[in-house]
Amino acid sequence: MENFQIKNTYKKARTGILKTSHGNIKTPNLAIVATHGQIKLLNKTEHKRANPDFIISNTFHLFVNNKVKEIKNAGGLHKYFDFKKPIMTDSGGFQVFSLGWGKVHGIGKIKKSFAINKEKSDLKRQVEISENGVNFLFNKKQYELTPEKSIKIQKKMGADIIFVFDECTSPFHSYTYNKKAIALTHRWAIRCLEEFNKKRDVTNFDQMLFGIVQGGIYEELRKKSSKFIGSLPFGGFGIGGSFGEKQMKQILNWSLSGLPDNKPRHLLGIGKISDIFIAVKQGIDLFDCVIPTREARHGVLYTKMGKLAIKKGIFSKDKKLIEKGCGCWVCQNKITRQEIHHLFKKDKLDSSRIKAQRLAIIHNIYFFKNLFIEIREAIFKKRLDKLEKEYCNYF
RNA sequence: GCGUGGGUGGCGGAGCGGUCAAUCGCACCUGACUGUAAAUCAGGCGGCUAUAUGCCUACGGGGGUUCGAAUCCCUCCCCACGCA
Repeated sequence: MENFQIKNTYKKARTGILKTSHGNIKTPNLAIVATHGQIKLLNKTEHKRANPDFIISNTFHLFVNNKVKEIKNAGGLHKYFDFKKPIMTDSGGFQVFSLGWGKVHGIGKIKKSFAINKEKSDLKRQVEISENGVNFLFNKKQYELTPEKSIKIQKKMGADIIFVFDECTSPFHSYTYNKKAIALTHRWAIRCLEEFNKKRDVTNFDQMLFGIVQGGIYEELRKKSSKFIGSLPFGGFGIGGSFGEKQMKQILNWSLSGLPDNKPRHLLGIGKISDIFIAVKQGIDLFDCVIPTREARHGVLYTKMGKLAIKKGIFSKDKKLIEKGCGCWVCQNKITRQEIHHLFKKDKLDSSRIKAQRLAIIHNIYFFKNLFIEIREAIFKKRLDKLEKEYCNYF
C-alpha cells in the first residue's frame, strides 16, 4: 500500500519513487505547470517532444473556464488531454492569494522588497474569505470555492495527486493574521479529507490527497501547522505560502519538522535553481513551478552556464546550439540560437514568435528534467553539495 | 528641362511658428518573472554631466523673416513619381 519509497539519502536530502496510477515519479522532481490542462502554447506533438515527467493543472482555472464537466465526461484529465503520465491538480488555494492579497499588495509568491506597492494597495480586494470558503471575483464574474467543492472538482478531473484547499497568505500578513489563517486552513484540511474519503467519482484509479502546511514566516505557526497537518492521513504534504527570498531554508526546516519522513513532500510553486538546491537539501521531494515555461515564453533559455536572453542582439548571428550536447528535441534537431532569436523578434508575425516560444519551452523542460536527473544522481553519489556549487556559479 | 510631392534621431514615421531633444512603431540596451490574472511587465535609448524645471549640438546645406522656426520665405543640393 505504501506508494512512496525512499531509495537513497544524503544528509537530509533523499531520492525516492512515488507510485501513481499513471506511472512512477522519481524524486526529487519537478512538475511542469499546465494550468489549463496543457502546457501553454504547446500542441500534442510538441507536448510529446517536451515530454515532461509529470504536470500540474489548476482547479480554479479549469473551473472558471467551465472545463470540469467536459473533462469528467471524457473520463478525466488523462483522457481529455491524452496525457499518460502522472498529473497533479492544485486546489485553487494559491488563487486565494494571487488574485486576492497578492494583487492588493502588488507582489507575487516571493517577496522582494519591504514596501507594499502603494498604487495597487488601493485596489479593492477581489477575493472574500469566510469560514465556509472563498468568493472570487474573476473576469467580472463571481465564483465560489469551498474545501468540499475543490475536492469534488478534483475528484471529477481525476488527477493522480490532488491538493487540499488552503488559504495562502501574503508575506505582508501579520502573525495574528497568519494564526487565524492556519486555523482556518487546518479546519479546511479536515473537511477536504472527509470529502476525499467519500465514494469515488469518475476515476477508476486511486488518487492521493496532499495536505498543505502554512504559517507564513512565523516559526511557531509553521511548526504548529506542520505537526497538525502531518498528523492527518494524507498521502503526502505540500509546503505552501509566500515568503521572503532569504527565508527559504528556515521556513522549510520549520515546515517539515512535524511531517512523517516516509511520505513525499512537495514544495509548492518553487523553482529557482538556487532555491531548488536549498529545498532538496532540506528534504523536499517534489516541486512545481512556472519558471521553465514562463521564462521560455519570455525568451529565456536555460543552459548549465546560465540563462540566455535569446532576444538580445548578440544572438542574432550566433550559430551555436542553445547548449552543446543537450539532448532536447531542439538541440538534437540542430536548431541554432540565431534561428530562435530571429523567430522571436516582434516584427515577425505572431506565428513566428510562437514557434520560438515553443522551441524555448521544449528546451527548458528538458533542461529541468536533466537538472533533476543530476540531482538524484548526486544524492546517490553523495555529491549534492558539489553539484550545487557547480550550478550556483551560474544561477 | 518642366510639374508635383518629399528630405526629421540606427530605420520607419508624427509634428507644420512657441509648451520640441522632438508623439509613436521597430531595432537596440538594462532589469524582472518562484502552487500562471501576465505568449508578459518595468526602465533606458542625440552628446555632456551633479541624471536635472541643467548645458551643448540638432529636424538635407546656406541665407532670410520673427521676440521666437523642424514648422514661413529665398536659394542650392538630393530623392520619388508624372510629363517632355
